[in-house]
Amino acid sequence: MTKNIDLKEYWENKPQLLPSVSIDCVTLGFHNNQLKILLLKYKNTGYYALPGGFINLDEDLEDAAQRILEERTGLRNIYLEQFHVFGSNNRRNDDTHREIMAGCDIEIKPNNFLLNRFISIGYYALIDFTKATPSPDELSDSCMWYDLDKIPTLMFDHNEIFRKALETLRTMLDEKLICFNLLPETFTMNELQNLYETILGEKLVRSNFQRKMLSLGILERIEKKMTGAANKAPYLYRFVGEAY
Amino acid sequence: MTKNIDLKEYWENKPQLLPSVSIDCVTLGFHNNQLKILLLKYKNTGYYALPGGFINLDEDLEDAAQRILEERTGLRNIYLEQFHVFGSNNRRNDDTHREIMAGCDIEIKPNNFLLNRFISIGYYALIDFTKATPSPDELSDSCMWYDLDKIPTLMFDHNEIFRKALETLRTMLDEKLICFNLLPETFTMNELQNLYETILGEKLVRSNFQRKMLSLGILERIEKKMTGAANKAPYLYRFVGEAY
DNA sequence: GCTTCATTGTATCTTTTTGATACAATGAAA
DNA sequence: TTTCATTGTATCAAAAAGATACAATGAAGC
Repeated sequence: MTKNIDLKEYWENKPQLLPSVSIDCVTLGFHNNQLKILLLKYKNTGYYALPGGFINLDEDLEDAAQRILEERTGLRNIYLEQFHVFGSNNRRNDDTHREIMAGCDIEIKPNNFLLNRFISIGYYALIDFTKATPSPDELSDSCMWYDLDKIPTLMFDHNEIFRKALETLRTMLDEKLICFNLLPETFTMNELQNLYETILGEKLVRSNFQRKMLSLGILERIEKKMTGAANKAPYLYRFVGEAY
Repeated sequence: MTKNIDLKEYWENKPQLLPSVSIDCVTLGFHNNQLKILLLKYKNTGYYALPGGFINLDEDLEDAAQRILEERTGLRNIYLEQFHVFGSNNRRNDDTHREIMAGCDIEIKPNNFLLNRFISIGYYALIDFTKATPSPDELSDSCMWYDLDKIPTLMFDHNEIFRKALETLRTMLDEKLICFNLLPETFTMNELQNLYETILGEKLVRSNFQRKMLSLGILERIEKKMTGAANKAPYLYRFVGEAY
């Protein structure tokens, strides 16, 4: 159990972290025409949670969020956006923290960093599913993608955090061209439309959607994509607009 | 100097506050067809700042923001919205805090709460100018309205916080009918248009603006307002849409 | 009392955007 | 060669937005 001894040391003498502040990330990907969210499952407890973490005392908030997600996805320079701070007074979860740690054979001492009230800064991340390689942290045994309509009950207020993230994403979809962060380098118009439809939760008219997208002047048409299906092959497109 | 002795006690043994977290409020009002912002000026230092404060250990984040602004405006149930968290690592301002306190004859002891890194949660508040009664806190000698184009240089990153607030307000203006929080109970179409124009920073066509607003079905037409001017009297309107 | 004038409320016309539908082109399977 | 689902584009109608015009109004000036 050398690993657990290291962990023990780490969590018992938690290094210099900014008190009271945590980060939780609603990490979205798009695959098989489905929006997916990245979730952790803690060891031996059955608790599901959003990937999250704390801020080093000498670290920018944004850097912390990037670091936390880099550790879970292997990606750098992720599209990350703050959407809300969750700061209700009842965000104290001593017992849950103890349970989670106990699941890793770690005992939390009375004055531990974790046994305090935390506010959580919510970030949503839009990432290219094909490039991410999810990996669990030391406290969890899985880090996996879940369909948005199959999200299990999450720890603390994490279900609410997800709901708010999706709400913000919906309103932002019209404001900024952010959804291309969810697609691979090249994609078909159909995939793009499916993405819009899943985020907005409504069907769009194909021909009008295509007209609208093409009129924005942000798509470069590449070669055709021979799907092998018994029908006309769609074009591939590349996003050439201003990156977010 | 009994008052300063009280203050001294208060700030030297700062009560139970949530560490690392502060709140700053971009508080906007509308008067004489001008957007105004509420600013504090600290005693004996010349420092201008956004109204702000800390969160009690047993207080919801939202309640703290409401309390902080209630203390400055006398208003309850203010329209308040988070817009961004400012968390760069260089948000440590020991010297400035010492100066401000020194301006009130208070010495900050080495382990004081203030001598740490703080993140700041930015809120913007939209309030009815006619109902607010600005009052400074113990550390400042003025709490006043300033025209948006005459904002002095502010402490720390407060100018940047303001800029970001205005940016958010602009995008939210189309999303939600929030600007009525800035107007008194009744108002003319002209006042409403001026408000939109100042926030958006562009001129709108009067007739089209009126058509648009009336078509939303959120305005109730009251009696006419006799201005005394040598021209047709405008109608007064009342906002009857869904409140935010 | 009549004229003058800036402002207001509304109407009208045009342009642009959006919504709905139709249709020819395509690529592989039958 | 036929068939068929899908794709790209065109077309027509409806709605929204932009631009301009004009009559109504309320007080001031004469």
